[in-house]
Amino acid sequence: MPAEGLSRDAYYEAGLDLLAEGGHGGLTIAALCERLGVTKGSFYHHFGDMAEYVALLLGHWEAEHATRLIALSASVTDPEERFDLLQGIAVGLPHGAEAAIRAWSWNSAVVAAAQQRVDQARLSHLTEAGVDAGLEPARARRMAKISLSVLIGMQLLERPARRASMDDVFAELRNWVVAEDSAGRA
Amino acid sequence: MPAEGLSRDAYYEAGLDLLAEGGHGGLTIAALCERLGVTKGSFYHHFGDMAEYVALLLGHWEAEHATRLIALSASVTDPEERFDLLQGIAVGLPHGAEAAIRAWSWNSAVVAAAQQRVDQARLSHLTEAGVDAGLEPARARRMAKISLSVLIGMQLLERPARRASMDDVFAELRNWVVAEDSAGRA
DNA sequence: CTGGTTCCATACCTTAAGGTATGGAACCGG
DNA sequence: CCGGTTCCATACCTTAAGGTATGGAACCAG
Repeated sequence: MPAEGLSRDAYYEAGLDLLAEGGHGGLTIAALCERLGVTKGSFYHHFGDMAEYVALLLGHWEAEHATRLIALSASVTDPEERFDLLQGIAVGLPHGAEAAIRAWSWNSAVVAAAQQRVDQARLSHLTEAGVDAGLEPARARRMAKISLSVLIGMQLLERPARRASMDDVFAELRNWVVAEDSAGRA
Repeated sequence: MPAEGLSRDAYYEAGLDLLAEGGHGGLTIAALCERLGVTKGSFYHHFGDMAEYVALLLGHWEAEHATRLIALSASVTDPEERFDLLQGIAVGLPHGAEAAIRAWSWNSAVVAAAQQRVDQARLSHLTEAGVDAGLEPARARRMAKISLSVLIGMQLLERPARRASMDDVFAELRNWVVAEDSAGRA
């Protein structure tokens, strides 16, 4: 083992911080290095170029942050509990980088691809949850789209996201889903 | 009247086109001038600098595109008709610059301010519509947030926005609102 | 203590985008 | 036909950001 300097993970977390604070415009090599107390020599030692770093950063985000709660809620069958977890996806993310990445995806093809992978994973999971709860597949998919859209929309509608306001909206939505779910099973 | 060259409106419409195609990263002075068949000399003749142009562009967008359907639906009282109009806000916009501007607002304070003005106008109008339809104010506001969030979320969830898919989701949502509305009046 | 490797600083290059300065063509009023 | 204004082309400057080349300090293996 050689001398321990910075790890790649340090660059990932710093990158997510920068995204949360200044959007994708704030994510520059200079800003990264300044935050980590190093110069560009360090960055280009760990990564070939910016494109490679971005790809790895997105992979880190997908694995460590975006899909964690999805996997967590896979074992939950109660509709209300599931909605609490969905709520957690919205308000419990670290750094608030989620919304910044979504905005960024409008300007970058690779970011859009990563974002779409995450969205599709969440969408299929929500759909499956609805089906398990007794909804017919087509309706379950529409409901999943609505739920996910509300999550995304609330993230972008209020910045920073107000916890109380989000709780209100999600409570309203949950009541609806549960009611529809009961009607579907009746 | 002097010799007629380009108008400012031409720069605005070209700017919205560029936003729709390449996001805010595609909106550059060089791209604008290339699209209009002129050089930078023309741009700096009509506008002092980029910041001034952006401010005017946003004003043009607010006045000509964002708030038009809001004013239009102000006279409609039937909940279902109103939802059709809301749907029109989502899918009937020219250029698809709406979503690009929303993404852009994450990186620019002035854009965020303009976006927020539009959002607040839509939100208050939707809330008022719900109250007129018989909902209690607090619930009407939550419903308005949900509706607007779905609109925003669907815009960003599917790119380009698929008309059929959006219709499905909005139909589902409309049924819900109408049902809640009837329940509220019962 | 010597050679190699890791990790990073320094200095420089290149490109893209905003911005400026100036001149010229067209057009119009007088 | 003449002076002024409008409208824009050309050329150049400046800055910020990505990228490169090189050297040096620290550290470990042998």
